[in-house]
Amino acid sequence: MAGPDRKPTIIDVARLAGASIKTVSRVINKERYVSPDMQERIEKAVAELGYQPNMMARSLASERSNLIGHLYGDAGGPYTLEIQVGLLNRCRAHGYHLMIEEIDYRSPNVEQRASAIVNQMRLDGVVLTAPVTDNPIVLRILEEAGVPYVRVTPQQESETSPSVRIDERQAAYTLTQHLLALGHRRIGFIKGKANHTATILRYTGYCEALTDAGVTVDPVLVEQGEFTYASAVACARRLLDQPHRPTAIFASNDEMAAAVVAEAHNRGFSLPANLSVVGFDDTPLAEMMWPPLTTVRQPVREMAETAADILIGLLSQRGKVDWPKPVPHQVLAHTILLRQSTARPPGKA
Amino acid sequence: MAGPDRKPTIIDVARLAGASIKTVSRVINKERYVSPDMQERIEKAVAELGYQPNMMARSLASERSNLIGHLYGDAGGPYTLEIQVGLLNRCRAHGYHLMIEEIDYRSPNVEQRASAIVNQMRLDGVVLTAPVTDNPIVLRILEEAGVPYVRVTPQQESETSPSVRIDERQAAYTLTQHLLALGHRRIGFIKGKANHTATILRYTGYCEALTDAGVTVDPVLVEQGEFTYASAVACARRLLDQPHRPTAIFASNDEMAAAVVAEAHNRGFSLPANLSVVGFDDTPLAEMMWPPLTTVRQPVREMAETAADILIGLLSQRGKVDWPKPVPHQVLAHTILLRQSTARPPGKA
DNA sequence: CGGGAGGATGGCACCGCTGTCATTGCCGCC
DNA sequence: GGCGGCAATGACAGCGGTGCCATCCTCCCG
Repeated sequence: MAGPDRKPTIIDVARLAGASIKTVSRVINKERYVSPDMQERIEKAVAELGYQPNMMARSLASERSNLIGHLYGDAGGPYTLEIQVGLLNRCRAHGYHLMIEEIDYRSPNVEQRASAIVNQMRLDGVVLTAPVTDNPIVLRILEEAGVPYVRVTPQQESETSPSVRIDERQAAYTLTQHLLALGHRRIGFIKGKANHTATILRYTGYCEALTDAGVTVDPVLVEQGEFTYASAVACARRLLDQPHRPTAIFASNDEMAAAVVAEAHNRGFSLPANLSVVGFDDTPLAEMMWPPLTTVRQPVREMAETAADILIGLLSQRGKVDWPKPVPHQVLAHTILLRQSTARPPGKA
Repeated sequence: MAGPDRKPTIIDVARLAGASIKTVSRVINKERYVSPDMQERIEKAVAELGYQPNMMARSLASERSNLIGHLYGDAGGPYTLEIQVGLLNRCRAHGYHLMIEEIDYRSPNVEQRASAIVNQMRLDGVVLTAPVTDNPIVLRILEEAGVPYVRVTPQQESETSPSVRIDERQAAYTLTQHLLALGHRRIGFIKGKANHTATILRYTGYCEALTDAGVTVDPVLVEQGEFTYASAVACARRLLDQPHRPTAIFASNDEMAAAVVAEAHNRGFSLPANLSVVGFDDTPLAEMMWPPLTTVRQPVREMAETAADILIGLLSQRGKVDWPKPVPHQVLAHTILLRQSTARPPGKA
């Protein structure tokens, strides 16, 4: 059973099927104009030889690499992974392969690196996630190279590239409303890393909900975090040290919410009786911590899948229309998950 | 400043530098036998044109793709991501690119898919993580294709492929010893998914520690979990429902430990006073839950880096030695993290 | 019954690079 | 002074496909 030691090429298939190379190529690529019996003969030959087209040769000749790149900044925990799973799902379904590249957006040679990634590998398309979604250098290089790209949760929607996101402002608004409805009036807020889109939108939603409910935003109750556990511990301390402390705390992500919960536990608070806490993102952590965290779920995987679909759709019509306009900007639905970390404030049965 | 719209090729560089294509190729590939001034001229031309070698063409001509694949089964949360980060670090450092492929090891066409991945993309090497590390079909295909691969935490070390792992048995042994040292004698154990290597090794370590300390392994205290939160909730219930219940519980991973903690909280236990809990893996969850979990940290990223190093080392000497023998089997050091989820058993001040 | 449309197939250049081998020039050594 | 040896360079044939165009055949229609 030891076949020929060299991998079969299209030539071998052609010879075996008694057809020309070109016709085999047509069958492989599911092009039209091949008679049924010829097709069958070729398919049989392909199966018999276990022929697998060489992607490298294919790409070289056709200027299409069947490669989609995922560019991201720092490996953002479960989020990044979910994105990849989503992308992978779609890539697989459409015969694309996924290439992942981290890019240090702070480094001075972002340009060089981004260019290397895009140009050397001849990526067909790219999906961008935070924090490179809005990096001007990366975007420029992509534009220059003419590589289509889709951005997941960009800061600003652009006219040249599609995007996918959820309405974070709205989500934060609703979540804050939930706390208000429970009777909370002093609601602390821990912001995320400065300048992140998410930080701004979530904070805006919080402020608007309060204002709309006739509650003034008290700057004393707003802390600046960094999206990390450690940063939030300090914030939680300051918040809980206050004489007239908040009865609820809205942390801009789950990790920071976990820090608040831990700090509260440390002080012997019973949750949620003494303090309500909400997070954002619904990381796996959220339902495994105790008490399970009320939070917002972004359909991250689905967002990635949508991004991939848009990209692949774009690629498939390459050459026909250069770019559909206006480019799509999808807003996916989020879910508010009410779990057990929220309750009426103490004293208000 | 709008250069030529076509990407520069090696020919353009050669022309500009007044050299032959081949010599440019030599410079690009850092081969010997190029005079200093020629080298300089070529490098200048490369810089001036912003020339980037086309990987596809390079691969086609050289039979080397500079592509390393990461094959994994189900997206295993933070673990998989850490692996990728580790691999990425090394790939970047050595000019390789990472291609990630999920492979449904239960599907009937694993063979087809594995073969497609390996043969179509002409991967130079592959890193395997659970649960495909020991899939016979995948391994066979890799062997047949002659693609070097490294396995991270395989069930069985093989003579044909290097591996990287930690001593899980020893880690579980030490962790159990810790509980014993605190004074616990009734120590519950929640096993992982049946047939996983990790499950067996961790359980073995637990048993041996007990036995060595003169404590009999009580089957009533051993539950079969599945590495998931949900599975462990049921186990925890059964364990805690027992009249003579354990004073400590060793869950085979952090996620299951979180379930035990949650169940204990539900029952109003105060942790760790009423019940000690330990996990395994040190997922981000471990330090963010409350109380922070005593667990074992596998240097996952480092393991991935080691795997990549081994692989890249192998690739770089391709053709010289076909395979170093014996192949390396690295065992990396783990860390026992004593946090606040463990204490002396109740009644033993 | 001639001509044209369009399906089916093949020929061949070429994608951008590397491997192999040939060639050149120079140096050292007997 | 002739010659082997080696550094330095180049010529050229592929690697395994695809794009474009030519060709052939069949069928339909005026």
